This record gives sequence, structure tokens and C-alpha cells, in this order.
Amino acid sequence: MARNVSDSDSVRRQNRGLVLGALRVQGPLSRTALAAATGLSHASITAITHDLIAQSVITELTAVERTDARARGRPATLVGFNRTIGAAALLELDVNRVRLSLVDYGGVLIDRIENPITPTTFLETSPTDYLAERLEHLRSRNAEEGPEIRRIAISVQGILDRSAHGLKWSPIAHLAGKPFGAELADRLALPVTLYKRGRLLAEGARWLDPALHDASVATVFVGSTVAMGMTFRGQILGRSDEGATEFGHMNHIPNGALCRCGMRGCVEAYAADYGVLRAAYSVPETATPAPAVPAHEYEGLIARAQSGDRSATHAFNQAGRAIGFGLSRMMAVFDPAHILIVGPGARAFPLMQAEISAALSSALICRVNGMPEIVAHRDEKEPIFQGLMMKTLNDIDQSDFAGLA
Amino acid sequence: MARNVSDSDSVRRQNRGLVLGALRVQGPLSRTALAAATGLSHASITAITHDLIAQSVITELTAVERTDARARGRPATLVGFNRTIGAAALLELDVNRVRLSLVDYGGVLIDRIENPITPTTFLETSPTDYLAERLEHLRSRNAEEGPEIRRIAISVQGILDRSAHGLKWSPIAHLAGKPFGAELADRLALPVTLYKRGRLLAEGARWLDPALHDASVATVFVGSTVAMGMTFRGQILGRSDEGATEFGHMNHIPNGALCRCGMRGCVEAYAADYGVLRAAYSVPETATPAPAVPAHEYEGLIARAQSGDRSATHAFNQAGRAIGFGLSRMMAVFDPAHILIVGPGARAFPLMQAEISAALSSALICRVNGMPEIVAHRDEKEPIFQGLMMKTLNDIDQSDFAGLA
DNA sequence: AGCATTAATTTCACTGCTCGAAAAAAGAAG
DNA sequence: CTTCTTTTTTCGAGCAGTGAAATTAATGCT
Repeated sequence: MARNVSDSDSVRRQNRGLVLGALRVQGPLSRTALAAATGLSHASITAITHDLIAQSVITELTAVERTDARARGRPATLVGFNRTIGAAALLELDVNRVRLSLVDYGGVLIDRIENPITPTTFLETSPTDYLAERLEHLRSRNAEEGPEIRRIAISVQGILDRSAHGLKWSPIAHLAGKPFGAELADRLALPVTLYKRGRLLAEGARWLDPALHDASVATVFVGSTVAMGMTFRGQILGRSDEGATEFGHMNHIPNGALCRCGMRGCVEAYAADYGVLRAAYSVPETATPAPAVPAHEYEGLIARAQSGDRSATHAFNQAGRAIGFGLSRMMAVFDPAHILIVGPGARAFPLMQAEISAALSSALICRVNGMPEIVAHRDEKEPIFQGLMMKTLNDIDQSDFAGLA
Repeated sequence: MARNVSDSDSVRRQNRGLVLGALRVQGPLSRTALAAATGLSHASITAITHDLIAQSVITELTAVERTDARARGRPATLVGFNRTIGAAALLELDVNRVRLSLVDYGGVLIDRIENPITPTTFLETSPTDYLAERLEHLRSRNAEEGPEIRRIAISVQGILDRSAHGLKWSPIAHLAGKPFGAELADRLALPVTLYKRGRLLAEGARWLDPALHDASVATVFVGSTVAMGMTFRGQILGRSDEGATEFGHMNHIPNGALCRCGMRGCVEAYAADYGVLRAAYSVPETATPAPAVPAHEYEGLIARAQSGDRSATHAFNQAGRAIGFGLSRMMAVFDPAHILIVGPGARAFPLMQAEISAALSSALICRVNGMPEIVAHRDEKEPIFQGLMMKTLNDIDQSDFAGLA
């Protein structure tokens, strides 16, 4: 029945994982630093790095730069990931754009393509054809120098089907029901993995701030949708095994505003860009939501609210209330020490903060344990991209170091 | 920094844990059956059982009964926990009663005391004095034959303080703010652990039905309070490290009915016994909740509703609606495959089921992934007691097998 | 009674991993 | 050129798990 047996093989995996993880988090390290970071003995680090170098997963870096050249003893030789061993293609599907990035095994961006899409893009072209064509373009223009693509990872929005080959539902028009993950894998003969955006947010939040790496954090994305990912003491948690939540579609008001998902009263229907816009322009709550909102329109609305426009501020207050009650209800089930607001809506955080705090203070947990720390992060550090990249590189780590010696 | 290093010690612990866990779940087993249950080799099972028997954690059972005496080969000798090695005292504190149970290391109930308490009990006597006195009584009347008490575990309701020595808040009157856990530990010189009831529900749900042991389950207690515990693939999850939720105090309606916790609009304020009673008798929602409701009064109300009394059925509908929206909102963050309703309110489940289902169908997850299976369990199998016992015995397992050889 | 059959345990030789201590390596300082 | 100082590697254990073979303890047949 149970197969959680621990043996020398699992020991090796665990400790190699520790070494690779330390290198992912802290960058190239000396063997001594690795011993300190992982808690393993120097003898073990020597053996492990020897094996990993033999597998060409990592390499010794020629220490060109020696800033503190005046160190006293034997100089350290750093080891780091072997950037030439492979590359990964990272695809981010959003409501109004698609972005393909090529990164090497060391996490360095090699090339990138970005294309706008419209609600009819995937009606005119199948998602598989669309993505395969663009991937081929990206691959061919980096064919000579770049390392070979080993793996494709795709950030999506919506609810994955059981096998994670496609989506059961998605806010991106005409994407649901098409198993483009499996089709791309077939066509390109490469492993393809789909990740829910909320899950990547949780993953990426750790890279925004090293202090959050082992903390309990809820990362809320506010923009074209409302999504959330959670970590508990550094572990990613959430609905089923996908590790993401449907925070945006948590009910806020029974029978309330119409959401893009077709249900009524979801948090998103008040707090996503289309919800705020609808409220600001006094469009009835039951009106069909816009399939996509241009970025400049949303930003314009934020600017109007910042300059004091009454209907705009009211719309953001309402959004804050929806997010606040959503968080308050979440806190009853799971209470992170930190809440991060990211995405385009992070800029509107000051407009929503008062309502969020008011709603949170209706939670018993907050009254007894105090309010969680809420921080808005601008999008500059791109938590979704970071999360997608780190998760994918880590996955490669896993399958590489798990393999034979 | 990180100290997750895996070495031969952690291997030993893990695999002994597997063996002890299999014995806890399946009862006494032969060595061959242990090998099958754990996935370890026969050779390892021989070594591990040998050690554990040497530590007298387990013993070979003399197979008195041999039902299938016609087995062909060498007869199996079963090994099981050594019941004489120690005992545990299990205390359950509820709003209107206190129960103390003595169980041996094999999980057999030795003796039990039950006392009613009132909202003034812990005003007149300190909880520490009250519990110490009763514990002494229980201990002395089992002094000659029973094994020595090794550990005390207490089931409580409310929010634990950080050190888990007492409660920050509790629905049990005059219990919060008194570190009776630490005081009892001092006075009796025994380890004392406090567990939140919701956490024990999650633990105990696995023993209600073996099929749930490794499933994702939300167990909802409905009665004098509303509490919930969750497991994800057999792992206990929830707020912070206590592994329980504050489901009962999740906001249902902003600024709604007054809850015993002092906040307004909590699920509990509609669905706990006092909330239903208040609604049935048309007492204003803002009236101070009764500190405790006698069991017969709540049962009488269920009977009235079952026979069709309008105000009673209306009150239970409202309770169902509160639980349903609470579950619907929880499902956005965490979606278990099974929902169990336990406690006195489980009997009223048919009165609430329609409203619960209606509220759940407002969740996107339920529309896309289908409704979770909701089952009401009568209280006969006592999930809280089971959970408290199994958790405590498992804790003893941990500290015993982790020790020296 | 004696021998083959069957199934549960144990024994044995071996593997792979980590560890502590001591040795070796590589510069810097004097 | 010798003496530190710090980083790495080497070496000899120790330990837990494993597969295969041996042992043990009954049953079933002749």
C-alpha cells in the first residue's frame, strides 16, 4: 500500500535537492558556503558536487572577478548551474496578450516574444497552432547559439482539467476545452506543463522578497482577473494538487454582480478591471462583462480616482470591500502572516486599503491575533514570470538529479 | 541555516514511523503483513520489530485465537502495541460538560469521568484546580492496575495562544487568558498538550471511515459551536500550525447577527444551537447569545422542525444557508472531495441540506468540478475523542521511537 | 511415522549514503 | 622561504536498507 519508504536513494535525492535548491536561491556558492547553507558535512558536499559536475548539471565557475581579493586562506571556487545544459520555453497566456520567453538553465533570459491577442484570436486559430508557430519562430531565431529547449511551461488562467492538459474553464476566450498542452507536447516532442496563474503567484512571491521564502503568504493578483496563491511556511498550498485558489470566484454577495465566469456575486465581478470599470460608469451589475479591458483604460480610471473623481473612487471602494471580505473569509480557513497585492491593481491599493482593512477587522482572527501585514508590490519584478521560471527550472533539477549517476 | 538534511537517522525514524503508523491504523499485524503495508523489505521489518520489541514499544501477541487454523505454512505471529507501557489522560472541554478519559497505549479505554459544567464553573474554581482535582480522582481510582499516565491531552474550543498553553479566546466562559495547560503540566509534572477541537475533528474523521484516511476532507462540527478541520490527502491542514480553522467565525453577512464571539454576522451566529434557537423564537439577531444551550432544548427544536413547525424549519434553513455559503467560500480556497457534518447538528442535516446545496451551487468550482459529497455522521463514533486519542498516541509513538535504541 | 509442501521469519553478504577527523591544496603575510 | 589561514578532498567508519538463501513451524499425503 504505502510507498513512503525511506532508503539511501531517497536520502541522496533529498540532499541533492537541498544543494540545488540552495544554488537556485542564493546563486553560485563555494562548497563551504553550500555546506553551511544546507547543513550537510563538507565531505558530503564534495561527493555531491563531484557527482553533479560529472552529470554536467553544475560547473565550477572560473572566478574571474575576485572582489575581496585580499581573503586570507585558500580562495573559494564557486559552483553554479551549467547554463549550456538546456533551456526552457516559458509561455504566459493572459486575457489580452501572449508572451513567450526563452531562458537558460541558469535562469538567464535569452530571448522573448510578445503579442497582443483579442477575444477572437483563439476562435480564428487553434491555440495549439498559434503557440506552436510562435514557439518555432523563437526556437529558430536562437537555434545556433542557445542551448536546446528541454521543457515548455505555460501559465494559464482558469480551471485545469484533471490531467492538466487543458482547461475546463478560462476567462481567456475560446481557450477552454482544447487540450493544447497535450497537443503541443505531441507536436514538439517535448514535455509541456500547464500552471495555474495563482499557483505561480505563490511561487513567485518568494522571489520578490527573500524574507518571504519560508513564510506563510497569500499573494493576490488584481488586474484583468483576481487570483490568489498561498504558501504555508514556504510550502505551496491550495485547492487540490494544483496549488492555487479560486479566490476571484469566491462568492462576495449572493446573487450579486454578474461575473465573467457566469456566476453572480464573485469577488472578481467587483474587483477585476472590468468590474471596477462597470461600477465607475454606472453600467448595471447584471450587464455582460467586457471580455477584455485595454490596459490604458484601467490605468486611466486609477488616475481619475487618484485625482478625486467620485464615481471612480466609489468603484475602487467597492473593489476594496470585495477583496477585504474575501480575505476576511479566507482568514477563517487559512491565516497567512503576509498578504501581497500584485498586478496592475496594486497601483490602486491606496484607493482600496481603507475598505480592505475595515472588512478584515470583521474577522475574529484579526481581532484576536492582530491584522496581517498587507503590502502592495508593483509589477516590476514580475512575480508570475519569476514563479514560472523558478518552478520550471526546479522541475528540471528534479528530473535531472533524480536520474542515474 | 536549513536543517532538512536526510541521514541514516532520519531514514530510521521515517521507517519506524511507517511501521508504528501501520499498526495504529490496522491493528496488530504479522511481520509479513507489515512488510506489505509499509513497502519495506522483510529483512528490514525483522530488524525494526526486533528493536521496537527490545524497547518494549510493541510485543508479540500470543495468538490465542486462531480462527483460520487451517492455514498451510508457518503460522504468523502478530505484533501489536505494548499496552502496559503507559497510558494517556484525555480531557474534552465543552461548553456544558467536561469529560476525562484514561486510555492505554494500545488505545483501549480504561476509565472515564464525565461532569456537567455551567457558565460559572470556571469563575468559581480555576480551570487548573478543577481539572487537576478530577484528574487525581481518575488516577487514584486506577492506580493499582492501570499503567502509568505518560501524557495529558486536552481538547479545547477557541483560539490558542502562541505557546499553546492556554486560550486567547474561548466560547467556554471564563476559560480564556488562563494558562491552565502550563499550570497542569507543572502541577502534575507531565507533558500537557492543548488541541483545538477543529483540528481533532480533522484527525478523527479519518477513523470514522478508513476510506477517508488519505483523502481530502472537511469535517464540520455543528452543535454548541460551529467548527471545522481539514485534511488534504491525509495531511492535516489549516490556519497556522494548529491545524484548525475558524470556520464558525467566518463572516456570513456583514454586520449580521450577533455572535458569541462579539463579532457580527459569523456563520456560527446562524448555525450553532444558540443561533438556531434565537431565530426559531424570533429573538432579535442583536440579542446577546445564550452562554450555553441545554442539549434537550436543541433536540426539541430539531423534533419540532421535523414535524413541520414553520418557525423551526425557517431557523434551520437559515442555518443551512450560513453553512452553505461558508462552505462555498471555503471551496474557493480549498476544495475537499468529502464534506462530513458531525456533532449534534448532524441530526438536523436533512433540514439544512437543500439550503446548503443551493449555496454551494453558487460556487464556480462546484459548477465546473461537480458538487462535493456531503455526508452527515451521527456522533456515535465520537470523532473528537477518536482524534484526540489517536493524535496523542501517535505523539507518544514519535517521542518513543525517536529516542535511543 | 515420515516426507513433501507451504508460508513466515531470519540470516548473510553487500550497497550506498553520510560523517568526523586528518590530510592536502592554494594563496597571503611576514 | 616559511608560517598562517581557509577551502577541499581523502579515508575509514557506521548505519539502514535490500535481495537471495536459509531456517523455522505447521499442514497434508502416503
